[in-house]
Amino acid sequence: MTVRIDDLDRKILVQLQQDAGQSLDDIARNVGSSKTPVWNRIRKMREAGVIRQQTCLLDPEALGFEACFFVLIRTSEHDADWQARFLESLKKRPEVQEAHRLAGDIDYILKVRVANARAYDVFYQALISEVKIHNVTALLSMEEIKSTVMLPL
Amino acid sequence: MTVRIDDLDRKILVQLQQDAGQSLDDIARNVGSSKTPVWNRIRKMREAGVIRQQTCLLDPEALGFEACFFVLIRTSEHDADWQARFLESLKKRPEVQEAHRLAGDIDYILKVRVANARAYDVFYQALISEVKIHNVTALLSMEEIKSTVMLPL
DNA sequence: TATGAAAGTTTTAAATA
DNA sequence: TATTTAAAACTTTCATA
Repeated sequence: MTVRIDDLDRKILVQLQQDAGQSLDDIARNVGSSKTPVWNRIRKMREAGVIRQQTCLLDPEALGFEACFFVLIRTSEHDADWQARFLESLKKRPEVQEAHRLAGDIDYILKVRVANARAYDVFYQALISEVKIHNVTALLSMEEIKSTVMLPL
Repeated sequence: MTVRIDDLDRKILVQLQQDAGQSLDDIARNVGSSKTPVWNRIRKMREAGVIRQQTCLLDPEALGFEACFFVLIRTSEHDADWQARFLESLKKRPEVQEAHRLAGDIDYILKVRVANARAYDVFYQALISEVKIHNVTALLSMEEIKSTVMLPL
């Protein structure tokens, strides 16, 4: 499950994060190596799960997703059964792009991407009807200043 | 700048989000079309900016990024100059994966990915020394329940 | 939209340091 | 053990029907 990542691996990952569409030849040139070693390392890191999905990032606004909310959730329920049902609800809703369980006073944070405020309300009503939640605060994004999935390697 | 996206375009985008590594032939088969129209539509959507970066998603933990914080920021400064400097600070720091300007009581939210709590503190000290910030609350993620970049097409 | 051919890329295997 | 070379299989790209 675990792999040791050396300097060359790291350089390859930087390239793949930046542009997964470039050819092996280009990657090899950019990292100062050649095709086969780069290919073998990529395969190994894929198998080890270091490299997960290869994807295209899309423009949310161009596709009609004009609202993004961060949702802070406090709950009074902390038993295993409640938690399992809550997590299931989140996982099955595609508008929930991120969900984290937190340390401290606020229990969960969600990032929710929807068409507009009305669509958020539909999501919110559905969520609270499914599981009991003590307190919810929704923070509406006015402007996406920065958004990247790149890890700072 | 704007494009009309039809049903076939949408299906192609779903495929590209799920797996940008598959061949044109596979995409064409999966969406019930053939190579040439699929290829032309992808090219158009790339040119229009609907399809942005092609990237590989990496496993943060495997690469030593063990801490993720959501940072809620309140400021007392609202003039253009302060804001410009603040945005620059955020954009140039690679550990800031997301930054949004919010409506309401909290002014900004950040998602910050670092090796550990100590690395977060280094980031935090650097940030507050660069720009004046009224109030900061850091929420530490204990568990990433869900994390996707896919839009719910 | 379909076909097909040229150019380019990935993948495997064998040979080499 | 990792890298280079080389060649087969596959993919993309684009002109033409």
